[in-house]
Amino acid sequence: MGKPPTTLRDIANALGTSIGSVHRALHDNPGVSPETKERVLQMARTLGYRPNLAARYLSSKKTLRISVNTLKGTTSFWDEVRAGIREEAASILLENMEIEFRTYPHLDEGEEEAFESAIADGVDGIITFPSRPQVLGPWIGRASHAGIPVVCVATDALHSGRLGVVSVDTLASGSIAADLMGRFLRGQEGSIAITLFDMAITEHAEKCAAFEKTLRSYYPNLRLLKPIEDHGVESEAYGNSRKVFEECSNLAGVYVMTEASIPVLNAARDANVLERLTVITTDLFSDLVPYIRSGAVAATIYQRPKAQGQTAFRMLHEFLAEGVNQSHQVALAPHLVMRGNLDFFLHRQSQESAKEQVDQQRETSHQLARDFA
Amino acid sequence: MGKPPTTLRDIANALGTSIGSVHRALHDNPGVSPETKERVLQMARTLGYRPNLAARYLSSKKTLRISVNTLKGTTSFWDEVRAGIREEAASILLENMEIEFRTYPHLDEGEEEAFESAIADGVDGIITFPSRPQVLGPWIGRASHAGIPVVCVATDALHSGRLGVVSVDTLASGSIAADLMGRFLRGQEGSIAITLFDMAITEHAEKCAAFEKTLRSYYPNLRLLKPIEDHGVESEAYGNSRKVFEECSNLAGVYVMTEASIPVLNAARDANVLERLTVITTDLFSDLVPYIRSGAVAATIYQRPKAQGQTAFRMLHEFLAEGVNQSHQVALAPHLVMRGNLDFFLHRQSQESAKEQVDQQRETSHQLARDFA
DNA sequence: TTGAAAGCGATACCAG
DNA sequence: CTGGTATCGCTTTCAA
Repeated sequence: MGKPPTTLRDIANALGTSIGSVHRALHDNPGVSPETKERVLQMARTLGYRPNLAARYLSSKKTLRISVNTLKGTTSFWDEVRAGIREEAASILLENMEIEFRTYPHLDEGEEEAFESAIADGVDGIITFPSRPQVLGPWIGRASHAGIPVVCVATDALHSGRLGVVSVDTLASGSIAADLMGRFLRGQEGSIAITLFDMAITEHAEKCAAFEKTLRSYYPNLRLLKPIEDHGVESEAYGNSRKVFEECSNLAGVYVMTEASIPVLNAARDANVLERLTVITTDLFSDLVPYIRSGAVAATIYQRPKAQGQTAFRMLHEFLAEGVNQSHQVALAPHLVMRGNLDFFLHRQSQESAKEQVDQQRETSHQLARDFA
Repeated sequence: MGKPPTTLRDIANALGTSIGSVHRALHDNPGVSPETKERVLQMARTLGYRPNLAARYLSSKKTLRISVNTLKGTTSFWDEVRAGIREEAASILLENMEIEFRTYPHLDEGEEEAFESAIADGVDGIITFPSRPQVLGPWIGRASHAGIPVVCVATDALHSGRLGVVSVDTLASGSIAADLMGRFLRGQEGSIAITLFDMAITEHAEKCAAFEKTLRSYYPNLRLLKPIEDHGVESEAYGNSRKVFEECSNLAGVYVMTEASIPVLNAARDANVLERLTVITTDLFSDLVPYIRSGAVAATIYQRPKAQGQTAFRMLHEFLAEGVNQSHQVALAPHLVMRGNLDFFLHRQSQESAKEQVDQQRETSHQLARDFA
């Protein structure tokens, strides 16, 4: 059935050279004549050589270190991303991965420093959240140039040289939000507001476009207002949305694309329009639960942070282990959370955090055992 | 930082015995005195021994064979499940897995035979779709008893001794369908029909209960009719649903929980009620596309067959490789497909089938190369 | 019942 | 620049 795979020795024999030279040639280590190197590469290709990862890992014993640079966050989003990464790392068979978490407290505090320290520490790969792609872009370029692959989560850093991105699909998110809005309002006329971080964030601009396109195609009775930007500042989210709530008399619905749904909901309540609005939010965290439960928030679009973390880790690991990565750009389909299935997702989240605690306890007990020895 | 992991030699040294005995004890191979066996097991535990899988794979070289027993299917569902399994198998680093697909054409044709032949061939594990749990249950029991782990996909076989199940979460599916139905109908009064395979299928009964619970809690204006059973037969689906369509004058919506949405849609059209019904279906396949596009189907609940396949494979592989499996029971959150995000999912499916073709071509060319050698 | 030793395929080092 | 070889941790076989 299956022919035995080609080994280094096979190549060496076929060429009448030594296994050491073959190895050096394949890894372009110093000390190989360009001629033999060429012959080896050629032969490796014709023989269809693929390294045996088990043997490689067994003999080299070097553990790959990756740095996970993320924001502390105001919601549980980043905790879930990190949990996904941790879980996926644990499920890798060859336990040759070490993860260092570099978590910074604010959008404009410590992001660059964390990146710099990761590079300085000589990690083998980085998973990062480029909160301000323009700022982090050059750093990512520097890392990539130094041979350190970088995977972005949640937000892309275009033209930065990053190995890949994992995020939620913007088309799927924006469109489903619009579809739901349209169906929920069922022919009613009115205006729709949307809030986002900043139109400079590619993902937000794309979601916005998708939302608008779907709304215009299928629900012409609804009119989209100019997007409200919050720049990640709660007071801006509150102030700007409240202004719209008070000025726009025929407002029928709001789609909150950012984390900052609570300030927007507060503004709606304070402006006395919460009752008559159809609200669709983004992501799922404890402060939002009562609003969903009561029906004030009709639905929330869950960006699956844990799945994003898992996927990012797999992507990086695949690249580090095999040198090839399947897909540089992964866009996940979001989940939809409403009153009825809310418990399913909450249950899942709490299960996760319980598992995390067990993991951490296990780590601690390992440590104790170690100190004791 | 990290203490070096415990090896067989460490255990042997600590006990003043040989590495061979330790190995035999750990695998309860014949030829170990119960006494030393006990001591080894004890020491292994206190030292926190975990086998080095790279070394194991490198030296043993035995490839694990698993059988995938599934239905041919009337929609693309099972193709996607198989694709997921294939993809996940390919992404495993240690390429020590061989997959045999046993696909049978009908619900009551070849299911048992496929299972029997898998056992007879001595596979190391089985992934199966127990279309009739009562019938397949004993077979699963037999396999488990013989040390062959079985993972069920899509439908559970309770009390059969199966290692685990992967399916879509029934609570999440049923509830979201009810929530959407309620919101889409927005206060309108009327009856809701649902169609399913058979109340004897646990998953269907659970979905049905979840649907009913959510409907009753939040949308008391809607009344749920007695479920329509189709038993996987298209003519039954058509006939039984048409009868309801003609008899129930205040019917407002239908939730189709099975694959058989087309016959139900045909019946609605023939009974001249399609226009005024809010229809929610299950899964996504090409015949359904025009209905979604036109809005006749308001939403469809996609059970993520590919993700089910991937998860099932991982579960089996984890067990086979490490002997422990994290979670025996995985329930995935379904995806929601509507007009706006339809293209996202279609694009994904077509990408997948394109990738499949490439894979198959590659397999073919390997075969050619092999024959040529 | 037990111990000893030969691999598995790659890495890394040392001698030529 | 190149060839040889010890080594990683485990499985497996052969002696004792």
